[in-house]
Amino acid sequence: MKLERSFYERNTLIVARELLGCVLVHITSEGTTKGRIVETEAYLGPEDKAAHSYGGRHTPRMEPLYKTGGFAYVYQLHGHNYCLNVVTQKEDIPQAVLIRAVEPVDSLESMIQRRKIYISKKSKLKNLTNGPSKLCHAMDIDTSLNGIDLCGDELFITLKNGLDSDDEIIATKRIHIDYADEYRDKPWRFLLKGNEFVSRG
DNA sequence: CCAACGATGGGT
DNA sequence: CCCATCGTTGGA
Repeated sequence: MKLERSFYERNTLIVARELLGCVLVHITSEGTTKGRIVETEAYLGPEDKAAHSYGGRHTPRMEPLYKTGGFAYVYQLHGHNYCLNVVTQKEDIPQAVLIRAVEPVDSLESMIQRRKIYISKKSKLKNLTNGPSKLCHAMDIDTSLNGIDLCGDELFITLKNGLDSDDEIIATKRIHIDYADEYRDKPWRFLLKGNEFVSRG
């Protein structure tokens, strides 16, 4: 069943943790893709120096960050990559959870089709969705979805699947935020231990 | 107006 | 490790 508003309007670290095992679903006219979330990162603005909203920065791009929990914040990076965040907390608290990796659920064919031009012949299946930008490409997520309501019917997250009994969650420092001073080493990255679909990090 | 800069990914 | 790549940002 679909996660509702009240799930997202909570403490960001708890949401980041509980999103593990949940399934991200994107329904488009060209088909549906689903991926089981296996890695997340929490960004706790405005105090968090790694967050886009650090210091209360509030630019047009990050507008959705200031909405209440349950909206999508999708931004473009390095010209040709996109990252999907799930906004948390109540309105005007600019915090979010970055979806860093998913395990392909379906359809594998659509994902491969969208990603294959970037996959070399000998690369493994795990390379399909083991990074924030890779999963966006595989699931056809870009900035046209920025600000979309995850409580709607196009892009949403379900509890189905959830954690397996042998899944173990571990927390580590976040990736590629060495500029964040005292926030650099905060253990706000969560992943399923041993899962082959987590990012290289 | 414009230079600097990535919450990355792919190749060595 | 190296670097391609381009929209956003913030300071002239």
